[in-house]
Amino acid sequence: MTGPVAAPRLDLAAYLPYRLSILSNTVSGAIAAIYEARYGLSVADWRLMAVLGMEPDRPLTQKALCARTRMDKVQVSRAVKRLLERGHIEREVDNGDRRSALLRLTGQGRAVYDDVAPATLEWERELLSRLTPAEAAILDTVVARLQQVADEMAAGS
Amino acid sequence: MTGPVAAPRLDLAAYLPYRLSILSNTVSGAIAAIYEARYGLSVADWRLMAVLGMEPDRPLTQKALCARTRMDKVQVSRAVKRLLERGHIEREVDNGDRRSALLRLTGQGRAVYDDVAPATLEWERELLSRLTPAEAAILDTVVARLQQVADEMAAGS
DNA sequence: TCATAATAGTTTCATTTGAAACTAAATCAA
DNA sequence: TTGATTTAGTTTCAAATGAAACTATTATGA
Repeated sequence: MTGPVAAPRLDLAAYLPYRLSILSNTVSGAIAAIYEARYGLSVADWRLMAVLGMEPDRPLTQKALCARTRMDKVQVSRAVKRLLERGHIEREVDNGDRRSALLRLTGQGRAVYDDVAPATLEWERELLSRLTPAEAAILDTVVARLQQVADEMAAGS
Repeated sequence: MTGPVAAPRLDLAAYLPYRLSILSNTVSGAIAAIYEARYGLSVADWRLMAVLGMEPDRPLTQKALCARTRMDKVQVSRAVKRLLERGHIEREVDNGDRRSALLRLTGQGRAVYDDVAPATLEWERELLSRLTPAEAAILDTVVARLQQVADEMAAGS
């Protein structure tokens, strides 16, 4: 009983990859405004701080930061440099491997983190509060599955 | 019967804005690979072509392209320059307003469009095929609602 | 052990980007 | 009219970015 399907046309406004891109930019931009305005942090800067702030007792190397943020080593190197200059993080040479150093938030960095992190979480909470719990749950599942599939497809499967 | 809610902690891997950003980058990157490899087009280039290809009989000004792609006028100006150089689009001064010109795909540009557009649509179709119809439908609704809310929140409501 | 390769992170250099200044045409107001 | 303002699009210049080369250290292997 299914009739002929309309030939698909490319309509940007309806095209999921485009819509995701716009949505992600809108959301990231709004949140970035919080920490840019308050502390002059870039997205890269804040990502490192977010990861370092998560487990205060586990200092991380730049390599570990690359893995957790999906940033490349040049971006990480530059963000680390900025954060060191501003006193938000500190570095201690890793005695096991003297090429790397372990990075952690300073007291000052933690104060920034403790100010910004709740604000970003509140933004997310507010955003999600406009969905029904069922929608939010499905969104969570679907984003996870899309990421998995997109990774496979990007890898060329 | 609901107990105390765990204090929210910022965990990037679970944080929706971050996940959206990674997902969007993965998807956009994979699709961009199609037209970059085949025709050396950037994301900005392709976005303009996608819009111009949609309604072949309605040539558009750069201003209209800005509105439809959410790109700013400098990005558009540069992409237009590249596309003109490569012969993918052509320009005709608008007699009604001689500051602007109307842009449309050339025959060659249309050939590129007709090659790339189906490939990008197929990518989207393949991605969505991994979701149940119900999930896909909710995704559609939820992305639309999130965009609306994010726009409001970004505007500062 | 000594030479080779691999790894962590940095620097360099060319390209891209963005904000602000600019040009040219159109609109408004007196 | 004509002078001031707005708008469409471009250019300029400084800052951000990315790829490749580089430094320093560690691992491998003959």
